[in-house]
Amino acid sequence: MRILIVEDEPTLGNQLKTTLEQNGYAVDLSADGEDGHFLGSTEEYDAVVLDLGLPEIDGLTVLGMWRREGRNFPVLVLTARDSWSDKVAGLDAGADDYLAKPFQTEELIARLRALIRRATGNASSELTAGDVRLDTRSGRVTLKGEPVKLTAQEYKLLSYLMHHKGKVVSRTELIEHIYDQDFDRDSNTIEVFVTRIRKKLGADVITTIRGLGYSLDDPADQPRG
Amino acid sequence: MRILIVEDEPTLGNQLKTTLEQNGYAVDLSADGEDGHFLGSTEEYDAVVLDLGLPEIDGLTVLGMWRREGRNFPVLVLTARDSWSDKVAGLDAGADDYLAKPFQTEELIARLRALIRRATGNASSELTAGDVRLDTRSGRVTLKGEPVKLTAQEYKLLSYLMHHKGKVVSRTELIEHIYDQDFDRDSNTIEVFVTRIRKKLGADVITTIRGLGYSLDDPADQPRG
DNA sequence: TCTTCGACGATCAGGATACGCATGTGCTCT
DNA sequence: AGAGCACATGCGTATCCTGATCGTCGAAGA
Repeated sequence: MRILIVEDEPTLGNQLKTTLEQNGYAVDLSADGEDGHFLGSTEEYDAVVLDLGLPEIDGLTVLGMWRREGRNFPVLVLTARDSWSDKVAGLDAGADDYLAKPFQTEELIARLRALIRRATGNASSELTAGDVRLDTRSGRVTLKGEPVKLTAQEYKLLSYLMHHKGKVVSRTELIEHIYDQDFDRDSNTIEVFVTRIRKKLGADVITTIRGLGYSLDDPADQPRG
Repeated sequence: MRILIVEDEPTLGNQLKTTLEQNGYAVDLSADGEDGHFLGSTEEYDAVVLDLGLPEIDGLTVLGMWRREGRNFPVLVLTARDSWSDKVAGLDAGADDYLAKPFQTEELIARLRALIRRATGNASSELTAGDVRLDTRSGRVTLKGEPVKLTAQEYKLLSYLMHHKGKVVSRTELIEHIYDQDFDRDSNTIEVFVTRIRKKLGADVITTIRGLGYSLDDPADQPRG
């Protein structure tokens, strides 16, 4: 985990840097807003500790610039000011947390832990196979980046296959997982939807294994022969 | 957005509930740890306000139980105690933010906004999708710069969709996050409000995915995945 | 190796239906 | 009184299932 500290007061800055490094973080230290902004814009950080009272450029301005550039690493704001209106301004400017000086370094560490946990906790549940990409969180399917419109049943079928990528899935297994309890098993709906999916995503995404079922393979997983 | 308040002091609890409801949140109020834990485990909340000093079960214990159950809604912890060691304990137990009593309700609102903003992956308090712009701070909505008047429910619905831009949101998910606990889930209110919003903002802002739900897409996000 | 035949899978189209949309009505809270 | 809301009803249609037909694979025999 990599942290950027933007703090103009050398004593505090170096103390923070040392403490964070002892806690296993990689730390960059910047002493003014301009330099800090440049670092935050060009390097990859997991979190930023930002002092509001900076020379040259104000901390809130730097924060606003980052957010407008699309940088969305978690930012913890430090300030000597203690009025709640300043806190509100900071939070609304895009800060994720706030800490008033003076503070215990233990609290800073704990807050950083919480911020990073939250930022990385949103692991995107994306399934891919070849050019096909399925996002289970958003319920979206794309082919070579282009969004593809699937109906509910088509989506369910594809989703199950992608969750069991590389495995041969029998038709009864598909029926059991796509439909609820009572469903007439003597019908060819599965084949129908396989056909439709193939039409939308290409014939080669789903492989037929005669007498056994279907299988969805990722070309990337096949050590070609 | 739906909030759970766990606060044993009735005066403060009801005051918070009222204030949050006036700010457009659906709010459930629980007076003790056991009940609060049950609600947080079974219902869908976008954020939780948790008082540490509770009868029956301690707030930190409740928080720990939630996290062990895999519940990861943002939690804002309230406490009368002001020592930093308690803050650290709270944050390490899985809290996302901390507020010491007494506090300004404005600050609570601002912090909740920030928590929800981060939890849904949005860096700015201004949400945009195509020509539609929604400012969570002022509660204003504009279409091509022109202000649009939305009713409370219309705003809640649109706000939730914009917080989850690009994701397919089911009708039950919408109901769970827009209304509080006691609400008859068998009605078509969601469809009605979707219709109303489309009339005011244009038919193409909200896409229907049959059998799955609704989705709000930003044309600017379409090129490439 | 080639041919043939049976079995399984793929495809197509029509009807049934569940789904979502729009409008209307009365209730509730300002 | 008015606005906003929940809820009910009727309508149009996308989606789904069904059944029939067509296509394809593979084993077995010549």
